[in-house]
Amino acid sequence: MTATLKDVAVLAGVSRSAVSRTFTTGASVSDQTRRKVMEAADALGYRPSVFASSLTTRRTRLIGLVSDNFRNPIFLEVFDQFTRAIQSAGYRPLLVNLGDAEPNTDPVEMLRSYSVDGIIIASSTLSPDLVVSFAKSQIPTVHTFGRYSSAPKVDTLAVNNEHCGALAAQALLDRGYTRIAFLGGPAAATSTQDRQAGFAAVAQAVSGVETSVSHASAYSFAAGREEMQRLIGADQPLAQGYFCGDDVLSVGAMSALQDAGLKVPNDVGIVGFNDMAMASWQNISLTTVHQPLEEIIGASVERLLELLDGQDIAPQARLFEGRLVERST
Amino acid sequence: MTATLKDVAVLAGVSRSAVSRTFTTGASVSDQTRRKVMEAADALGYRPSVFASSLTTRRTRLIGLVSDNFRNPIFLEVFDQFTRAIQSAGYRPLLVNLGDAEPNTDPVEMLRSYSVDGIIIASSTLSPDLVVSFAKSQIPTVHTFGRYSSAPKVDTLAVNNEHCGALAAQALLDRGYTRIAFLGGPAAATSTQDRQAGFAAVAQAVSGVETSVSHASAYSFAAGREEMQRLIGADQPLAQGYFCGDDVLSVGAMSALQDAGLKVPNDVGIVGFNDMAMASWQNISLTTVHQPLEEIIGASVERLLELLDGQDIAPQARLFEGRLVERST
DNA sequence: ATCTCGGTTGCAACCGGTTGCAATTTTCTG
DNA sequence: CAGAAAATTGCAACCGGTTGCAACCGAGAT
Repeated sequence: MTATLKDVAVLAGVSRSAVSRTFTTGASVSDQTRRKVMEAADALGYRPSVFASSLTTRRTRLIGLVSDNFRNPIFLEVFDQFTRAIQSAGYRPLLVNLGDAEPNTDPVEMLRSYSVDGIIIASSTLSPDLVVSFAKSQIPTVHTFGRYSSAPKVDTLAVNNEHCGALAAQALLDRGYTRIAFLGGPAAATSTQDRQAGFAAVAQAVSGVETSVSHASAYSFAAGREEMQRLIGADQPLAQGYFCGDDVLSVGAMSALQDAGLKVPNDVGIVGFNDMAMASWQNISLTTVHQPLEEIIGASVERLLELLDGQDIAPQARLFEGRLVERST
Repeated sequence: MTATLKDVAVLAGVSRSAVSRTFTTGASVSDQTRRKVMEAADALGYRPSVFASSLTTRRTRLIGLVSDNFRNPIFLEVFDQFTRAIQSAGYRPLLVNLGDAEPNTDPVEMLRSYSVDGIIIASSTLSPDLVVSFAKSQIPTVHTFGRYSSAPKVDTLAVNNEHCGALAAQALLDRGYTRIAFLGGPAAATSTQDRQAGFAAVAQAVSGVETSVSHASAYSFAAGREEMQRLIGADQPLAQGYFCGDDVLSVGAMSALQDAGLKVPNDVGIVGFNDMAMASWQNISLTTVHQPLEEIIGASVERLLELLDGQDIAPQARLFEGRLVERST
């Protein structure tokens, strides 16, 4: 159907090499043949096939963008920014949704068979085993939102979760609260563990402060609401302020508090995490820890590009600083 | 680097064809050679390259998933469902973010050069010209959320926007309101035009009902809030009930009303559109027109698959029925 | 007029697979 | 057990490009 290099060559009256070279920047072609080739190509609507050329060049300019989080609104921002960054670097994102009922196909193998040049894992909830299996694929891989390690197996970029936890604890303490709590996401998520650690460290450093901890079953509105309902119904009195491990958790918790007739922040204070777009909506106006998403994502793509041409660079981990955004909760 | 078919053939002591055939379902290979091949393949970690084979099979099992909407939370649900549906059909989504500052590369040409088997356009705000240029690409294309036409140029699947508008109008009338209004998205969006038409038709059919119309500049919280603020500040009195062309618009409008000291639904009623996940959050609890997203997306992918093997099927347009979800606004 | 030299060009092999065809082996029939 | 049909196998050509190499070209140097 579609015109091939050969067709163009015939029409232009030149060799196939000549055509190939006109479409390869930096190749040696005279202006004259280039012009002839271009004319023929236009006439036929010719487009070089990326995959045919990838066979010899060994580059598809495809990047596997892997995630298991398609529920949390922050991830729409994540996908938006990743796809833009990838595209403007001249690459294309092959999106892989791991939250799939298709566990029979190994995502790593799948990406290998598509010859992606690189892989970006965008998730803080993925099992480390899976991440390692990506790393072992021989394909340059970057793990965004992964856990920091001084000797990482994979390049990792993330916000400094511990510091963010500390920030949140401090914010609650600054309000004069003496009973504060951490309401995390799934206990298995490394991001939750680290935020909790930072939170606890600050809280325990000041005497006379009681802290408690609980976990929602997922990073979701429903889970946050449920957990807060449980806390409300429990024997223990509520804390004066909660640091929720995610903005949607916060909104869920606030919904439960509201239903119980409790006012935020008068009765209970809430600090969220992420600063998703919705957090700034005036009728939500969530106080939250801002994660420098754009910076993290930009750096992730940049790092992956480095990995793509440089070879055998040792994996490194980078941490970015969050900051508190005070709003009304 | 990675093992190729030839390597496997050598190790297994068979011809390259034999290896190829073991990895092609339905090809004729004896159990014995299949076993030998599999062993060798496992030993070498061999994976057939999709692109090498696509050269002869002319199938990449890649589907271009094109959108320009990476801001509206409903689209996270859209991407989630599309990627799952595409994946479970054995295809892979190549995501194209049109909201890109990279207008130099024609997305159609780009998808051609990646030899995608098919294209899904997921947008109700794309210019018809662009949609047509996709259709002319010779690549099977489906336009989800596009405008219905009795003689479509591209396969189109969407909710029946007119009917949804009618539903919303009826819901407001049923409350006894006599001054109702349509607060649409961008006036240029076909989805808004159709919802408005259906809304107006119902409203005008009953005498003594005043209707008015205005448009937000985008399908976004900020735009909805701004437009509602404008309406509040205008000379005209507010309507008793508003049908907003999108849930995020509704939430924005509600935020403006709340700031003005107006209660929803006591002072002003709101009906949204889409029934995004957030609409059911208890502290939002938006009355809205539910769009059968899963059904539409499932049908879109199914239709594209039909287009992929069947040839020269005439484009058709399909409409799906929305339904009103009464909640608290 | 001859020699050099840098730029341009085509040939042919190769990238990693698939597939029609003919040869070979296996299985089935009578 | 012979003969025929069916299943399996390898050869070689091809898919749409790229690229090393050698041949070629024209212009400037000698």
